Amino acid sequence: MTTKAAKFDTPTDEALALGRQLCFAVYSAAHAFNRTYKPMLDRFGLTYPQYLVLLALWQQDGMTVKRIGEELGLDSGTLSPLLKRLEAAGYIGRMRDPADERQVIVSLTESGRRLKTEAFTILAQIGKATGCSLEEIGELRDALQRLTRRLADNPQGD
Amino acid sequence: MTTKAAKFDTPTDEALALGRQLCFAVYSAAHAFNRTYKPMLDRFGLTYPQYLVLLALWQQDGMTVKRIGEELGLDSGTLSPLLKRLEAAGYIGRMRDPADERQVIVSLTESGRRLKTEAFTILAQIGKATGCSLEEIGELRDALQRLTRRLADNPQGD
DNA sequence: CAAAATTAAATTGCGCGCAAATTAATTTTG
DNA sequence: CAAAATTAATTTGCGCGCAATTTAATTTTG
Repeated sequence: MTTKAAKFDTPTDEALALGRQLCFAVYSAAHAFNRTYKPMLDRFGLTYPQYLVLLALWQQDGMTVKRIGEELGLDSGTLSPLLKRLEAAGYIGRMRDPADERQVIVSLTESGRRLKTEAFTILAQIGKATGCSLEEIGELRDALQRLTRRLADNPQGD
Repeated sequence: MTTKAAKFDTPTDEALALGRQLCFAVYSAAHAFNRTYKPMLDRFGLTYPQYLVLLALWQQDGMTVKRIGEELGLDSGTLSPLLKRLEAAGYIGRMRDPADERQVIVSLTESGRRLKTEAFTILAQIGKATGCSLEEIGELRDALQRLTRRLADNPQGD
């Protein structure tokens, strides 16, 4: 029906196919994770980014907004309203650092600390949903971390 | 200073560390891609999701909104306003399918088709920014596609 | 020490991303 | 064939995510 030469409209056209793009594979996987987490987090009235903040605080309570932002790669424009919602939900408290009133220190409430127990359950469910062995998960995660680092380091700008 | 047993507050505490989470690695990589694409797409007044729609249309012009949604994993609630903005920018046209007035057919304008040339340049820049070989990119992409499929297939719900 | 510069959060505005409700067209069925 | 069900797209509302601006506190410097 078509000749060999007519397979693609331009010589390298296939290179632009969605299925070939690493960025789209990452984009899709991020959405897939979000959708998998959603029903689990809905129970607790949490969104996925809010859950990430709690993960950070379970490791290290009492961080400033800036520090949390560095951990998650988010700025205060994203975190300020998100933290207010976490506070309204009763999982965290926020207070100005008396030693430097510019900073706001974020701390888990008793309710927020209690939630950590549930996180292990969620973790197990997610692990199961990925269908990956711990080894596979580790390798994929490390590869993505290397990729992220290289993309972030790139000074190419515009 | 600390005993062996006191290394972690609970036996499996380290499992919750952000750096250990595959989901967070994916989340961070998605943001890193977005930030890398942004200056390149800003030239053309495009956002990354808008660029994805164009990628889809360059492969197959004249799709319906629903079909585009299937390609990208997005619903009409996301696509409707996005497509209006692409239309306002002059890259696409939208018209009701005369054979089924429920459907809207999305087509590239001449300006939208012209943009395809630039996409090859962007692709090359991104490839460079990842610092990955074509082989590495392919492997990582395939691993992510398998992961996404398994997450999406999972019926676990709540 | 006071003015200028820097820093941390918060705020504003815009574009996703998704759930839920709405509108309009088509298909099913009774 | 008409009522009911289904389907496609739009709209509404909310929470990110980020750029840009604003506010307030601290640090630098002249």
